[in-house]
Amino acid sequence: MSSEDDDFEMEEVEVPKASGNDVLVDRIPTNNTVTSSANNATDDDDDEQWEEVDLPGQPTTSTQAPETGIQITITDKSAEKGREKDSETKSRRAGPSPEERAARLASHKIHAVALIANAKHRNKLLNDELLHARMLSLLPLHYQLAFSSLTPSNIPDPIERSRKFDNALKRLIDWWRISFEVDYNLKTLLTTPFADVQEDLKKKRYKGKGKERDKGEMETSNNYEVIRSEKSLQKRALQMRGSRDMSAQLFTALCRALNVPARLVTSVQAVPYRVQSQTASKPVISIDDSSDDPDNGLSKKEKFMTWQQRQKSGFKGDDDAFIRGEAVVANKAPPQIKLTSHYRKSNKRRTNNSSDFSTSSPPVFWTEVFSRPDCRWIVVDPIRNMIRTKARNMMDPQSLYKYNKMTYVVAFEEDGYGKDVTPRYAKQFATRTVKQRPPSKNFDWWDTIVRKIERPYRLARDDTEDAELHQAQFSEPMPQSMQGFKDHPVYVLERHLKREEVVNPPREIGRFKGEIVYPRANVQLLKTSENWLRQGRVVVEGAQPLKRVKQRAVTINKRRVQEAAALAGEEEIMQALYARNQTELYKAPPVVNGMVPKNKFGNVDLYVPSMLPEGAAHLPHKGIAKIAKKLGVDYGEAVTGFEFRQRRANPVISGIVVDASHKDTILDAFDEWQSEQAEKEHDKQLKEVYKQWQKLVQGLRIRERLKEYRGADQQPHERIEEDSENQLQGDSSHYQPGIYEQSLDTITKAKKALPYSRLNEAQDELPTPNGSTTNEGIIDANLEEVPIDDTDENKMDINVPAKIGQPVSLDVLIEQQEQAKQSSSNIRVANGEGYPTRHSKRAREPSSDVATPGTKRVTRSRISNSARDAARKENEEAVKSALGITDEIEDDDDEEEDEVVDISSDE
DNA sequence: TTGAGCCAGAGACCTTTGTATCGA
DNA sequence: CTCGATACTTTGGTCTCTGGCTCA
Repeated sequence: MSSEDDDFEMEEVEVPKASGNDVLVDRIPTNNTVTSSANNATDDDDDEQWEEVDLPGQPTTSTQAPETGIQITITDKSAEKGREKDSETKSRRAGPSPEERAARLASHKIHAVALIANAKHRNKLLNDELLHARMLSLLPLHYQLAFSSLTPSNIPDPIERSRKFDNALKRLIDWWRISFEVDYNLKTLLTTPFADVQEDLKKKRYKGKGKERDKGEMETSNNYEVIRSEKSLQKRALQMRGSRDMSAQLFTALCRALNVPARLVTSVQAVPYRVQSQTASKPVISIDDSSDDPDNGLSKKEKFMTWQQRQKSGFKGDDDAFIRGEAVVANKAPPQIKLTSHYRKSNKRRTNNSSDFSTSSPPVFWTEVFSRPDCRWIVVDPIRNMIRTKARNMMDPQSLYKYNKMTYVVAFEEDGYGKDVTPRYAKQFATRTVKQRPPSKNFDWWDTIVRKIERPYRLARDDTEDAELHQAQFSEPMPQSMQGFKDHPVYVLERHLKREEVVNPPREIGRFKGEIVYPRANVQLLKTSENWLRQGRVVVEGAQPLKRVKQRAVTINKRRVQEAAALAGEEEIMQALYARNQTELYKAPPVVNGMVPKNKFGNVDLYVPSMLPEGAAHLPHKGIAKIAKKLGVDYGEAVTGFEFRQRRANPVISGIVVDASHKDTILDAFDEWQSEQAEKEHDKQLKEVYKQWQKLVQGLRIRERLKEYRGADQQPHERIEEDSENQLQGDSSHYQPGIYEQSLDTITKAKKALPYSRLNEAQDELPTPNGSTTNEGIIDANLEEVPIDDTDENKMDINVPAKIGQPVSLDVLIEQQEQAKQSSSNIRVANGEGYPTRHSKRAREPSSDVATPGTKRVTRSRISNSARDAARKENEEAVKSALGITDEIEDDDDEEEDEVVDISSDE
């Protein structure tokens, strides 16, 4: 990945200025405009602008003051400056934002997984038979024979066999080192700082749109070793030339070709999720120093040349030095790293830092060869002429290698399964390496990844290796720094103990800077006696607290007590803490004579099931206390926890605790009560449904009538009378269920979808059962009088929506109405198969005549004078709520003369 | 160059038993 | 009259972690 980034950076140098401005715009999140000065700026100026604009969380300093660099402003430049300075100082103190933290973490994880997937895939390619064949064809025969002759039948003595295996391997490595030419111009998989990745991503996004794209890809392929298939590998194998990564990969393939089990091992170079401090902040100061640029411009060239020369001339030298066992790190120490520098700088810097990855430095890919005679894995790095059984110091890069960090090391075997072998290679696994990984609170992310790549079954050699790896973790020396002790899995210092932790027993196992080092295993977690009770445990009598801490006053009550104590001049209230082994299981007092023992609050503590008193039963149902009370059974409400509101702890009551003998009685009564409640609820809902439908239909009728009043300049009351008569007559005789439902549904939808002003148009388009009538009549005929049944007889088993705007089966409503009519022994004759009755004049009779006892009838207000006012009011509400009309049609619902006058006067 | 130590900011975590009012 | 639902208020203090910064 990093190498790809490099390529993009290389390309970026040549981007014309105009395009540079596009980038600038693209990179600025705050919609600011770019002044023309940016256009006139030199390349270096451009670079400087870029680096200070918007890398989130990237530390900046006041030396980046806008005088020279920032070209972005809207109106008030000084204000802009001030704002930026503020945010700079703020962000410097505050560190990265939560969003950036999350982004960093996600980037780290995704990158790590992607690199592992890449290694897994590459490992698979290394099994290619043709590749094996080609590599064997290059290898002189006697090397092959050296391995193939190592059979137990040929050499019975395992020690001798082991020795010969080692020798064969050494010779093979020698041959490889001489034969394979490592091309250091080809990039390898090193890590990249987060800020650089962000920059690269932005560049890439920009390039995707620009014309430079093709060129970018070209350059990528020039500098980056693109392996598309086995064939690419075969090609490299025949050339015996490639990157250092390729060397390790092909060597692994060669071992496999020789029938020697070999693993492809990789140190996963994921982008770090932490902000890299210090190194990140210091160079920034120098970046804006104008004297820095010419200097850099020179040194860039020089350093690059040096590197090339070194590469040409120095390869053998390095190699020889390593054969002699000399380290040649010194002259390859990376220069001051400027994480925040712009593209050209970072490019140059990285070019330099690729020297991090010279022959002397630890690789990112290497090989593990399984020695059958020894039954163990041997670490092999042919480039550095290295064969080891323990390779801690050889593979874990020194901290000065900024772009090679050992955090995860994964080894892939021939069968494609991987294994986490980090403990074998990390110099300070527990002290440092583990801490570089994302912290695992609830679940260990890395564990889940490892489980996904691991072999689902185990081989004998796995056990041996696991034991070795486990041992490696504990054979690690004691940390050499204070930080190292923090969160160390084996050691602990008293200063790092948490508030509720104590070392017990305090066995001293060493000293660090005068402080006693204790084993982490002896650290105990303490709790107050109250907290132990929440766990269902009580402190045994006479136990001495292992620690005392200041009491926390969270609730108002506690606070008051503390304040009172402070006023009285008493000492601070301390809380005693106890260890688990100072507690025992809480045993609640048993139930005696059906009486449940309660605490001082009159309820039963039941934080865990084990706290249930003997002979008692817990009935965790809401509302069951009422039943128990009715039955006269002694009970206590069960407190299962607390919730905190307004600085108060409120007990969470879940049901009751009763004598176990009463359990069934209470439960039966509770069931009965519940079904009663359900029925009540159902009835209530039904009522609501009818009410809503009533409102809707009435509202629609009124609307329709209103439309007619307004539409034609006629005597409105006459029209309506006639129309409704006709409609009622005609429609019910032509009722077609499907169409009716559809119509109603459509009205409902139309009402929802259209504002008041457009509703009339919409209704004109509604389908009608026959061309001459409107829907109003139909609906009215069916629904004008809807009985609401308070008795239990007419229950609907369907789930009727209680809100306007949801479709409902009209059939059901009709049926319901029908039943009501029949049960009322009225002369409303059902029209055959339960289809709607025709009711014309009868519907205008006072409702009291029609309604059965226990049945409420909601009617239109075209009724007796006495009922008129009430009905009128109700209809007004219905209209308003159903149609959202508030003013102009308030009095439209009646058909008496005075009402007509009202309307006409309104208009 | 590295790490200790301090500081600041931010987030996690701990805490662990009311009352007045209104409406059904 | 009783019972249940709801509003009230709005929030703290400490610990822990992270990162900046200085200094040895």
